Amino acid sequence: MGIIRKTKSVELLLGIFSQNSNALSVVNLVKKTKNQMNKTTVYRILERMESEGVVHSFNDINGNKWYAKCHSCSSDNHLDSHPHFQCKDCGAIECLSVEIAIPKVPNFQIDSAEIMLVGTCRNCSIV
Amino acid sequence: MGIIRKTKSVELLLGIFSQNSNALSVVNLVKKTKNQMNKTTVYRILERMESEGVVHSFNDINGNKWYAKCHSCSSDNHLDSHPHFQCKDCGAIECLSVEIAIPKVPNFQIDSAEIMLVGTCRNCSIV
DNA sequence: TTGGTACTGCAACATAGTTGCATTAAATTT
DNA sequence: AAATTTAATGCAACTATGTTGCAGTACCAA
Repeated sequence: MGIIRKTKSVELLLGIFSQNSNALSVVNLVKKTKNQMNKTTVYRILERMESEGVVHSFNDINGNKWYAKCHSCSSDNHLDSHPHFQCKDCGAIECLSVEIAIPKVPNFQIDSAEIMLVGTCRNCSIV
Repeated sequence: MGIIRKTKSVELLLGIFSQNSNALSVVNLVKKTKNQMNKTTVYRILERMESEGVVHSFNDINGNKWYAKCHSCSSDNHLDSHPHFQCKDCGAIECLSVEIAIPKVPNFQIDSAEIMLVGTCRNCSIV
């Protein structure tokens, strides 16, 4: 497949992701683009981008959905299984390029791990 | 403080937790108790139980809230920082008593980690 | 330039979780 | 054991996030 059509909305979202190294929440993306497109469209484009391996998604500590650029994924193969860091003060999330070994647990067949590290980011710890 | 009053509703919820070693989703608890109490009450009792260190909460891979019994927590001190395992087939979650070292990441002040291991549980892998 | 269809907008819906307020019922005091 | 205090509850209304169906639009290939 592929992001079959390069529509205005798709290019706008791709542009936003290329300008941001941090992860972006869907809520934020819907807000950012509310004059350009409908929220349904945002949700659907993000879905397509994820199935193409352009971005990956995860939930934050409040249960909201976030997306971030993929670095080593394809549509076949989602390889990005890095931890994320969320600042409990400002709520921002970054992808961390750190390997975390998924532990072997007897009697459990573990396929993947969602790891959210929580703390205070650089900006917020200066204050 | 403490769970200041032992009401019927509090005792019912405590009873449910004492019978279940697995984690329980709020949605499930609301369903289970809908003939005995209002969903607002469920949410509020769970909040109180968490602030007392009786249970701890976390979000699953779909962004829904879950609670599980604490084993080594007090109201002062939430010590349970173990990973959780969610079966992607049946959705059930268990607490795992495995230590996972929170990695040190340069330039990040990390306070805690939410770790959700995803796979197939014993029941579902038998099929 | 035209036709097929991927994509979009809209409105309505679904679900999880929250809030304010009047009422009820634990627990404490008298 | 009655009176008092106030934590806890129920209810209704609300907020927020995310989803669905469908009619209309716009991309792209031929």
